[in-house]
Amino acid sequence: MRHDGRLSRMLHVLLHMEEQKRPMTSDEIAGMLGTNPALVRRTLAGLREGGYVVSERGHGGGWMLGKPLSEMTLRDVYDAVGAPEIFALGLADDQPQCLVEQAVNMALRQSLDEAKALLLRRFAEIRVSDLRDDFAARAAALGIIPGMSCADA
Amino acid sequence: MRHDGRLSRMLHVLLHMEEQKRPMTSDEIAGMLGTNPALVRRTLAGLREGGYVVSERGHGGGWMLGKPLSEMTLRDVYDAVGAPEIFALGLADDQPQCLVEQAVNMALRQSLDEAKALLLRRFAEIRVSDLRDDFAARAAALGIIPGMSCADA
DNA sequence: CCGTTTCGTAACTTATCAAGTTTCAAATAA
DNA sequence: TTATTTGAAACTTGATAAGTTACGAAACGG
Repeated sequence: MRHDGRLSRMLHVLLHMEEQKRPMTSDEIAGMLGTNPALVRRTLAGLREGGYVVSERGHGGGWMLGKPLSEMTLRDVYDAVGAPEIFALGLADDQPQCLVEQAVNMALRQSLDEAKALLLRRFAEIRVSDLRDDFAARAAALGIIPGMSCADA
Repeated sequence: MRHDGRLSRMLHVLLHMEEQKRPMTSDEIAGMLGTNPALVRRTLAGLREGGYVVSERGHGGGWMLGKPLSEMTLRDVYDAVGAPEIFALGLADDQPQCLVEQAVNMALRQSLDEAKALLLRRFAEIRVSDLRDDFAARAAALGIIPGMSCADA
């Protein structure tokens, strides 16, 4: 099955965005993610609606944080990118009136719902700034000076 | 993302299989699932390897349980259908050497792993026969006589 | 033996949707 | 006005479970 990498990618972008004082263009970000600017704009649009980033058009424009990383949880970002389907496992719906299928789906749904609740609870506990802190700690342990660049733009 | 309905479907099949004394043909099962026999054979092949079902060729052949439903857990069936990918959420791997991406993925992976562990633990706790029992209880509550047919073949 | 049933399996097509792409209009600043 | 940059629509691509087609092999009945 195909994977949905929007949450992962947007977190990556947010962390890099924090270091930059100036706005980052969709082009720069696309280069960072190995993709193209239209996709970046499409995905960041969701974050803009939540106020997590702001965008400006024209010369000198681009994307900047709309609030501190300490005020966003992974859950917030997950919701902002459209709360994508979490599971690749699905329930059959071939025979909706079949009591057997209903029993199977009910049991599976219960387990899946528990797992989903746990996951979203964890996401809600983690601030995006925690990732930055973890990163900084690991970088320090490796003896790496700050400036956490990618194969940056 | 596409859903993987193999676990759900095979549980459905196993429960129906228990009621039948005679072998069920791939054709019958396909009719029950609203699909075709080749797909049924392909998917049941995994269950056969685990000994959960047995197949016989030729006239009067088909598929039958290889062991009682009380000796199979949802986890067993999940593994038997190939332990499909559980999550639709994926981790980016565009910049594997980027410490930021690593920090993001590490955090996401930890939460996903916890959720996966919980799910598989639940699956391991539920016997396939429990589903049949739940079903029977619900059917009784609804005043339905046994014989838990689908839009059966 | 022969014909029918049924599984075994390989090879191919389809459906789905995030990802990727192309393109142009609109807005902003120099 | 010209270059830059987002906004957004419309389209193609890629991955893969599902679905399909086809045929060989095995088992049984007559």
